[in-house]
Order: sequence, then C-alpha cells, then structure tokens
Amino acid sequence: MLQVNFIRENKTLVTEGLKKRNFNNPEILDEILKTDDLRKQSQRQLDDILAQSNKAAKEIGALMQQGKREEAEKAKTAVAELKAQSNQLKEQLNQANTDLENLLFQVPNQPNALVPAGNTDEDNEVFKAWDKPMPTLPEGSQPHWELTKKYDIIDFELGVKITGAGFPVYKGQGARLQRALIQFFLDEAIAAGYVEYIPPLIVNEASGRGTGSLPDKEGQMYYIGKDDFYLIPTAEVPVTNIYRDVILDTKDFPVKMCSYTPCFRREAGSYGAHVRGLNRLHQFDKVEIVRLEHPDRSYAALDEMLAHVEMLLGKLELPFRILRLCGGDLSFASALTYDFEIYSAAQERWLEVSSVSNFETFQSNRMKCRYKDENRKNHLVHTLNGSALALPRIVAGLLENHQTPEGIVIPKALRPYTGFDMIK
RNA sequence: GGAGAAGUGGCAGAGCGGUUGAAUGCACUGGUCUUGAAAACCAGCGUAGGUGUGAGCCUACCGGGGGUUCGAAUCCCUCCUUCUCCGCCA
Repeated sequence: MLQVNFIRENKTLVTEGLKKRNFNNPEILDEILKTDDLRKQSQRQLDDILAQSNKAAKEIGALMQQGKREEAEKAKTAVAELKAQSNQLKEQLNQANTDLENLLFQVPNQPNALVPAGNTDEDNEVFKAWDKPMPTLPEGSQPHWELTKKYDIIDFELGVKITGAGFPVYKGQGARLQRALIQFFLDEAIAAGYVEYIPPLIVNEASGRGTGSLPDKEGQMYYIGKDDFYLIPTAEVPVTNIYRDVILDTKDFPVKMCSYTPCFRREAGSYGAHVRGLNRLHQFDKVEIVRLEHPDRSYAALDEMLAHVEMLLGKLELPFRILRLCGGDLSFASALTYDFEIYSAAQERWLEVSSVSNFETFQSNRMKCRYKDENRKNHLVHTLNGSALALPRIVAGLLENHQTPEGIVIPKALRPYTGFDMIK
C-alpha cells in the first residue's frame, strides 16, 4: 500500500496516477488524508491523557511509599476521570487506524512514469517486438489440445474426473517434459545467482496481505476456511513474505530468490476459447524469481530480470515479444510491469508466459520490509518478481510451434533434461 | 489427539505489581591507545506513532489479543508458537 505521507506530499501526482489506471474513486485520497488527520488528532489527545495519568500513577506510588494513604486514595479518584477519557480516545484511535488501513488497501500502486496510458490489453505498448520471421507450420498442424491427445501426454478429461476442469493430468513424456522444464528453469535461475527456496504452498492471511494478494485478489485464491489459510496463487506470496518484518543491512542487497511451486487459481469468471487446453488452469507449475533491492537499484534489477526471461525463451526457441503494460492493465500492486508473450502459431495468437514487475515500496510497506542506511535510518526496500517461467503456455508453445509430421521436436537446451529429443 | 513446561532487545539471560524500554554478558558501530592488529578503556547501540526548524520531548511495544489495577514484562482470560512425555503416522 502507499504511504500516507507520500499521498499527502504528492497528491497531484497520485491523482494523475489513479487516473492513468482508470481508478474510479479518486475522492478516496481526500478521505485518506482526512482520516489520517483524525488519527493524528486522536493520537495527540490520547498521548496527552496517558502522560497525565502516568504522572499521577507515579505520584500515587510515591505517596503510598511515604505512607500517606489518604492522599493516595484521593489522587486515585482523580485518575478515574482520565481513565474514562483515555478509553474513549483509544477506541477512537483504533477506529481511525482500521478505517485508514481499509482505505489505503483500496488504493493501487502509483504507476511508473513509463507506464503508458490506456484501459485494456489493447493499449499495452509493444516494448520489444519479434523481429525475426514468424514460424510457419506444416500442413495439417494442430493446436496443443489436439496434440496432447494425439501423443497421449496430457489428459484433460481425466483431470475433470479426479478434480474438475483446469486440473490436467500429465502423463509419460508429458510428465517428463514438465519436470524437465522445472529443472531447466531452476538451474538457469540458480546460475544467475538466485537462491532456491521450497516454500509452503499454503499461507496464512498475514502473508496474503503482505504481497497485496489480499484483499485485492481474495476471490482468486482457494481458501481453506477450516484453518483460515489460502492456497498460493504464485510462489511470490510465500517467498516474498520470507522477508516480512525484516530489517536488512545495505550489504544484504541484492536479495535474489527463486522457487518452483504449483500455483492455484480459482479463475472465477473465465470462460470461452481463451481457457481451452493449457491456456488457463486452476493448478499449474511455475518457477518464480523474486528480488529485494535498494530503491536506487530496483529498475536496473528489473532490466536484469527481463534479460533473464529473454534468455530462457531464446533457449527454448520460441518467438516472443515484450509488452509494457498500460495503466488499465497494470496489476494492483505493480508500479511497472512487462509481460512476455510467445506466439502460438497453431492458435495464431500471443500467449502470456511471464510477467515481470517492480512493486517499489508497495509490498514492502505492507510487509514492513526495510533496510538500514549508513545513518542507521530505516527505509522501505523495493520488491520485484517475475515468472521464469510459467509452464502451461510454454508447453503449449513448444508443442504447437515445434510440431512436425514426425513428432514434436524438443529444443536443444532442454534435451539434457528430457532425455529425449522428440515427443512421438 | 492427550498430559506437562516455556515464550523478554541481534543472541544469551536477569527481572515476577511501582521511578524498568527493561540489569548483565556477548555481538555490532564510533573513538582512545598501537607501526598494524589484538587486548584494554570510553561512548553509542530496538521499533513505531505524535510533536518541534532543531537538540529534544511525549506515547506505545517484554509471542498476539483482551482483562484486573491509580500503576503490569510481572496477576487473570484467550489464541498462537516452541520444547518434553504419551498416542498415531508418510
């Protein structure tokens, strides 16, 4: 969430930022400032009363020790009045605090100046286009949901039987390909200096709030009501929260973490051709990279992450482009996001396979993740993350783009991991 | 799942109703000393909110939340976590 003081000092800028995002309730900023004023006022009054009552309590203590019982009793009755006042103020302060937090939770992150204006994915800016020839497929080529059937490597119907739609079953070479990709992505991340983590796949509410997934994406997450837990929608949630309530030293930067996890998303409201096959699943595998950076370095880190993902796609021999998301398409917590899309020749459309974002201090403010500068002053860190990569659409792309009459050709870089060079 | 014990600053560890944000030790930072280092000595060393140009001052925080009391790290309730024993189990 944004810091109140940031809103206070940059109200015009924040208003413009909200406009860029098509945020429908810019009046909320005034409400926030008003609530914060009330909070401060209550705090002041309460502190004043408490200071008085602390002083009185000490005096009573002194009187008791001197054996002046009657005077002490008299002083006690005087304090009762203060007590009543402080209780009321405490309540008022608590209310102001929760009101303020609820309001702040509704405000999305301030978009970076580079974020283009626009409402929908149509308005995203092509940051890097595919400048090589598009793949051409042989006669009779098929979309991946046919190919998976043909080679018997992913069974969607079986997943429906066991669980429901969006929970495919990987089989034989399909399962092996899945495992190979995970291993490949992890090895590449580790080679790039990311430390591997295997986190819990279920998180508590505090963690969900830490990354801004709650309350924003509440409906997207599977909720385990009995224990008040959530299935993770991405490794970002547990991994970023490793550093919740942590104060780093400047020498700890950069913090680079990577993690493979299954991801669980309810995807309520999704329908149609766009969810066909592997295009949108309730459970899928992903390798995520997460970084904590000094604010001065975070955008350089973002560039490094882009280069990393580019490299992966290059090794997988998939045509891709990079989009810079417009204000309307930018996720709630992000300041700047680049999406990677690979081209699916069989479906004749672009598929999003990675999203790389800088959240600046939006998450760290919620998580209270800070660093101590040279003058021992605390500041919020910048957090970043990106998929490197999400598997299902990569698999879709590999199957579709690399299909030949003889079978599906595995890219060279992946062969040491699959142990075969063709799916047939 | 059942029965006990415990949760204090970066760590260790006092305090068990009054002036304790918290002794002491270690670690850490700055300084003195030294050719350099170590040792020794001196000083500093938590987080957050409020207030002030500032030094500073005020308030809160001893696992979380609530309560008793003029006053709580200290007493009570509740939740969480850890440890020990028993049971169950991949």
